[in-house]
Amino acid sequence: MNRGSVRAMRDPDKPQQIIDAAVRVFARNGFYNSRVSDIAREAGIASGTIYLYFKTKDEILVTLFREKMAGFVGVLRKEIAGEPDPPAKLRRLVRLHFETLEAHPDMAEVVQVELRQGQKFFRGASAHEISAYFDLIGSVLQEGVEAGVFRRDLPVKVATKMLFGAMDQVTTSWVLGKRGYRLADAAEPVANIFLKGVTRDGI
Amino acid sequence: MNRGSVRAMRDPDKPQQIIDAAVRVFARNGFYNSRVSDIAREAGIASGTIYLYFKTKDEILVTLFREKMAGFVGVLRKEIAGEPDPPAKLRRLVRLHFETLEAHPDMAEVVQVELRQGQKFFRGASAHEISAYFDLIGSVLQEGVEAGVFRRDLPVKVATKMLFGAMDQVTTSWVLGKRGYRLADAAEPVANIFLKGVTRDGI
Amino acid sequence: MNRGSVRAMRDPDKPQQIIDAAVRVFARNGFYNSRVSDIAREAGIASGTIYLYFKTKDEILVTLFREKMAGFVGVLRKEIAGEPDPPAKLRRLVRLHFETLEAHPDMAEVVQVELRQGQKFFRGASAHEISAYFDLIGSVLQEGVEAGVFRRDLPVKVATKMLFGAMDQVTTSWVLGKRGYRLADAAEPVANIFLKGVTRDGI
Amino acid sequence: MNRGSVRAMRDPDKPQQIIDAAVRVFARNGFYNSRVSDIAREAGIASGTIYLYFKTKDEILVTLFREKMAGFVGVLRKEIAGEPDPPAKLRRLVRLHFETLEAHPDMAEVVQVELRQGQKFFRGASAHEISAYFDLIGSVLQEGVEAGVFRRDLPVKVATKMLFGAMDQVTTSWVLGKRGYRLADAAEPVANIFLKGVTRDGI
DNA sequence: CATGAATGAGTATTCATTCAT
DNA sequence: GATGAATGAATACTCATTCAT
Repeated sequence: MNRGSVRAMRDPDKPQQIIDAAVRVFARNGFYNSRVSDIAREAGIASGTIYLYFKTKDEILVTLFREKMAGFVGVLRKEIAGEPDPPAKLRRLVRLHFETLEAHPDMAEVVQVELRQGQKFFRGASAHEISAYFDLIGSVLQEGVEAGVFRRDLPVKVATKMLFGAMDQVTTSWVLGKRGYRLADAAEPVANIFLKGVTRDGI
Repeated sequence: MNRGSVRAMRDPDKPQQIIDAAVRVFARNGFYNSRVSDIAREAGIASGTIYLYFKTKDEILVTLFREKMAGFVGVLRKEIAGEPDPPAKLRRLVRLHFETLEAHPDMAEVVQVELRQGQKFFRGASAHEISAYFDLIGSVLQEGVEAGVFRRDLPVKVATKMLFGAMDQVTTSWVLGKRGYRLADAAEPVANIFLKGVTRDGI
Repeated sequence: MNRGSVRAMRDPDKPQQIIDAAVRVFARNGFYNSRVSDIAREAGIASGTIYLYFKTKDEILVTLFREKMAGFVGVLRKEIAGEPDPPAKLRRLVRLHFETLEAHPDMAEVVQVELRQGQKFFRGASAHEISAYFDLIGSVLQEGVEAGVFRRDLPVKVATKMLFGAMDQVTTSWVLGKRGYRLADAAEPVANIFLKGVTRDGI
Repeated sequence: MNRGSVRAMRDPDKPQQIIDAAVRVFARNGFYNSRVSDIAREAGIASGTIYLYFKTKDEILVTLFREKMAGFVGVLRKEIAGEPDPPAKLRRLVRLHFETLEAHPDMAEVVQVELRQGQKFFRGASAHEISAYFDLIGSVLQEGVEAGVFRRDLPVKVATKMLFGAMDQVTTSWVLGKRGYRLADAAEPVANIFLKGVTRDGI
């Protein structure tokens, strides 16, 4: 009698399997050049089955991004909480950003290259998850400003975008360069330059 | 000015008209959600006419990007040459980057959002134009290192990517935020933070 | 029974239904003036379904021809085997040729008129099936020569082409003449003239 | 004379140039796989010029066929008139048929393979020219019957089609076999077999 | 729930034909 | 007349989505 809003989802692993398959397929071919049937084959299920869990192909990408991004930001937030001061937090954040994407190159491909698929995704659906990451960075910067360790007049919003953009581009180059070196090695230089850029003079 | 695939070209303005129309259409709908007939209508010509000047729809985007990017980098290169020292060059470059994209918001839409459409563009066709921009930034940084104004041990490549990514992200946010403020206003803060980050201590 | 390009084939009747529909459509409009959607409508299926069973429109025609021709030659071969001597075999072959095409006028239209569509078919794909028919006729003639019933110096290859051409043209005229008489009635005169032409003097 | 309402035809050679170019182009690619622009290029004129002389692409083919066929039949008619008796006329006709097509292989390609392009041509437009050839053959056969040299009960119509079909197929095989031998060598065997087949017993 | 055959809307590209020069 | 750039109708093929089994 009770079916709630869930139509049917006997197997709670299926959606995850589908998303994981989709990450791999999108990383290989891009979103617009991937077929739903490709994802199904990669997941080892029938293509019709996908539609028991996702309403459209777009929804797969949006869900995928939300989930991955939420998990990513969640981990970062928890990890940097243990750091003693804003600079340390930022260093840890940068390092984790690179380490995580290096450990999950498929994910990096998708985030870096594919999630730019036009307004459809950056605007709208995934805006919330992106801004959560921006908020995380921004709050650390703000904390540093208030603690007097970062420039008092630091334009926090701009600086936030700068750091995100800097990490993003370093990762993109790494992805496009076929990952021929250790991405994590970029963590220290990136953190150094950025921190030097935002730190209050005299410190 | 290489246009190998063109069979005939009585009207030398047509390709430009088509590209300009394509910029507007792609900015509105994205590449994959734009039809060739949309571009034709925007350009005020028949869709078949497009194929007198471009072999495929893809070629329109690639050509568009190459042309715009080459012009962009060319202007930047010339402008910053007149500046006295690397920091001034960098400030000018950042300012021009933002001013140019602010003056051509359709172009910004395309460059920021649409041209990231997967491997097709960053890899392959447009790689050369992108790297020309990276080379320009990198050469200024290198010059500054050699002049002793930037950190002697500055990792130039990483710093190059950081600056590009920072500007890119600030622009993207501006585009996605529906351009509700002056992008050029971001030039000074971005330049300040970055320059502070790379400048040799004690200067 | 080779159908390499088929991805799925739950319904083993579909390809046959499609071919049968194609015969009717091609007979009406010709190959180049028939749309794939016409075939689909005639077969009572969606046009996309055709592509589950055939890779291209061309493949439909080639498959159609191969199948029909192979069946045709197979029947002829079996039937004439029961005849006592080469002349009787030839008479039977001529009669069956006409009777079969008269019973399947759509097929006759396609074979006589459409399958001549240039190099694509006579050369290439269907060459093997055509030559099987030529081989059948040629072997009967050769047998007759060796049995002394046909001219010792009979140019078998030329005679083979002549008989095929003669039957073919009689059938074509019948098809183009909108089939206003019994094609099978032509069997005896054709066989008589040809046999008289190849039979050894003094018999 | 074939364009009653001649709008303008300053250059009376143009139509012929176009037809000659069309023969070569159709022979190479087939009618449906030839572009009007191909014919124009082959003729060394602009494609628009073709439409000053022909209303449609189809009309080129129809005109081409009519002209070539009329010339062909005209020559045959004149040549065989000089022969003393029906068998000699037939031998001469067969020989000329093969010699002419061997001397004009492009024409042979077109007539043999391309003019079968469906009902459009055999029915309708070119029917008259074809039947002129049939009439020529038929009249010789009829003459022979009346002269008592051919079988008194010879089914002239069927025999006519048989001879045409036989010559046609021998030529087709030669064309498809890439013309690796002398077509004219087939004249004597073909004439021998056919004449033996239709000649009155006892002669 | 799962399947995958069937559906049919959607689109890049071609090319016969036109017409301004 | 001649040109050939421009036109836009026409169509094979793809693939997200559905639904009978």
